[in-house]
Amino acid sequence: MVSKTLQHIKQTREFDSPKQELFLVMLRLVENLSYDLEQSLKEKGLTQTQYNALRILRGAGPNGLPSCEVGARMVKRVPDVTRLLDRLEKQGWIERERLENNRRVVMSRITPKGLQILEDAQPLIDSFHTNAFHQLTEAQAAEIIRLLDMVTTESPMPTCDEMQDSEEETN
Amino acid sequence: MVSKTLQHIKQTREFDSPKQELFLVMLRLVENLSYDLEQSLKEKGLTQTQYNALRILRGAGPNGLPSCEVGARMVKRVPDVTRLLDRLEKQGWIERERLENNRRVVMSRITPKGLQILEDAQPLIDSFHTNAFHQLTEAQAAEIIRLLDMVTTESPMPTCDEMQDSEEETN
DNA sequence: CGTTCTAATCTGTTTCAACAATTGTTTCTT
DNA sequence: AAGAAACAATTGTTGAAACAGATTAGAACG
Repeated sequence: MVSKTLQHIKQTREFDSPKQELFLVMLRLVENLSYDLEQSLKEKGLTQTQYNALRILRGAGPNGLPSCEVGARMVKRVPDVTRLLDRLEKQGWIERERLENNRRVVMSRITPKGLQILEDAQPLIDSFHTNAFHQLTEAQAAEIIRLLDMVTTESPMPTCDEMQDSEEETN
Repeated sequence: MVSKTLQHIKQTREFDSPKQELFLVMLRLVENLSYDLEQSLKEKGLTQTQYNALRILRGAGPNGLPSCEVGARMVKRVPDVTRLLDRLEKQGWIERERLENNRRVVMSRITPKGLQILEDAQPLIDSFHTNAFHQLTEAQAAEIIRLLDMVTTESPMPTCDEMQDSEEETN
């Protein structure tokens, strides 16, 4: 079997195993979809990483989250949370404050301006999601999730003692 | 439904649609697997991008390929093929030569040293592939491929008039 | 032929990713 | 209570990603 997904990169030989092909198919698909999303978000001056961080902070509510906790919740591993938050703060999308009772941690909170940029980006996200996977039925999507859910990967994420937090929301 | 894959990023709320969740699950999984592969390849001084380019050039055979064709076959879009090939040449893994009959194109060929580094990396690749998706049966992997194959994305890759080439092989 | 257009590569520049090491703070241990 | 260990965040530095523009060569067309 050779998937259509791989034909345009001239990959036509047989694979040793379906699993090798699966990795390539997923890699290719995710790269393409991520590129589309990235291009969409760029209209609003957002990167995928920044968007992810803002979503996390919106979900965290008014208490905000410590930097390490933001890092731990990111979909993609980020080796430098500080400067990621720097950029968000520079845009006025978040604000930061060092905790009084534990001066090691810096809490980040999303600002009204940050909430606004997420609102502005929502139509782009919606249109992305209706485009991506539009060839699949919901049942098929659910079936893929069920199968992929068997694949557990221990994440390379940093651990972070979670402090208090209110709601959940991520990407 | 909330997949296990997403629980450790504190994503516990219900999704609007399975497709949104599917995107996140795939994104997360590919990021984790790519990270593992990247760490493995680092032992040999290779990046995933460089490895991909070398595989392409090995598959192309002794004639080599023009830069734009390498760019077109990459799994991930690369906006600067020139400097990617620069780095490979600097390591002695490829050699380049400007075509006589069309002095616009520069052909890149893999060198014996380049073939050797691919040989050296093979055990790492093998061990990666046996680890990744080891929880799935081959039939399940094939089923996911079949479903994902319905999702066609028009690639953001540059087009390149393919010249002669001998064999096929990619990542 | 000279002009214009397109193709393939290269170069310049800015920003971000990645890794290592450091600082400041708290906790543990005895 | 003092020293060691652990934690959270920051800083320094290097390399590569990303994008725009320039360069060079060939094709097309009158």
